[in-house]
Amino acid sequence: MPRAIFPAPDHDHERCAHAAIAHAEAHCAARAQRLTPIRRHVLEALLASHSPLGAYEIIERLADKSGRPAPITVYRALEFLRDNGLVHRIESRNAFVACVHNHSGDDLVVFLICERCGTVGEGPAGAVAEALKASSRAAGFSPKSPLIEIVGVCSHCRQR
Amino acid sequence: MPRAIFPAPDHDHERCAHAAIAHAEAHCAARAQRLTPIRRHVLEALLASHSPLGAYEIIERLADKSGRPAPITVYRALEFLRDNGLVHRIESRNAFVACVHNHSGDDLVVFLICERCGTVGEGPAGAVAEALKASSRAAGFSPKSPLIEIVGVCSHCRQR
DNA sequence: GGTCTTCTTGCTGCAGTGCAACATAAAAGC
DNA sequence: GCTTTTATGTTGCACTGCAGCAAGAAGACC
Repeated sequence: MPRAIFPAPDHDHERCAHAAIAHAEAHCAARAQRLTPIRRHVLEALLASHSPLGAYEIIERLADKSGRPAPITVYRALEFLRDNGLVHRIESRNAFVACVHNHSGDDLVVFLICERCGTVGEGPAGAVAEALKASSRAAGFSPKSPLIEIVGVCSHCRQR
Repeated sequence: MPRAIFPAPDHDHERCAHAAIAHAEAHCAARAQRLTPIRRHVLEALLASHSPLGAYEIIERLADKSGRPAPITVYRALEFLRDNGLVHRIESRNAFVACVHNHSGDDLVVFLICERCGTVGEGPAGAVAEALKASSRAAGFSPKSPLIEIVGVCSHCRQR
């Protein structure tokens, strides 16, 4: 697992979010997928922070823009974004975060969830993934999509 | 991760379940905790298989015994059982499984979820856990309770 | 342009999840 | 017995997530 998984609270988030949007546009264009206004709005809402948002929180934040969307609308947008690897679901919280790492779809990702500030860091877990796959295969199990979520305290919160 | 994580479909489940109940009784007695009828019923419902059950499925299965319990009743029993390490929650499914490994509370556990038969295998993940902790600490993160759930195909289902 | 197909969104409704707040009953401690 | 703690029952509600159908928008093709 590499260095700067965890976004510093004072990082240039403006740029960070714009880069993610740009990446999403490019990604969708390349696949002939449509990044419609609703989908973009949902992604933007998630990109407003690195904390996971519940579906109904997203609805809340979109309520201003173009009228309050129905839950199903947001869920469909989320489904699209997840299918395209632009958004991840944090299972242990029933919530979603924007992906800012443009990793390839199949990579195992580890989510580090700070219990204080709520920020979610995301990083590849190469060695861990391999160990995990190897040992689960040893148990006769064919792993498909490992899910790893760790709750703890991030470096920035610990310094206080 | 060790050998027989995954319960064979033809294992002596009767004995398996009884052992778990006996362990639960001993465990509660040792801690002066009360394994009340409701709690026991919930545990028994979960022990009826190695597949996770949703809270409302549990309600369904308890409906006969002593009248249909209210959701909150089941949730409270589940909370008790989880606090005592007798039941685990499968986050990715919003469901619960009985623990049959009487491991100590803090051990990292890996859940192997078979997408065909639904059985959940559970095993300690010593090496993986250490790798995970080490590398997340390297990212400045103080991990508390890693959660690992892997969907795949179990050895018994693959043989078909 | 017109038509057809496909994709997206809107709408209604509903089942499952999870718990707060308060009232009551049961067990444990003295 | 009485008090305190602990467990259960009841009501109610907010959140999660999606099915099924209808309407609209975008692309493809002639």
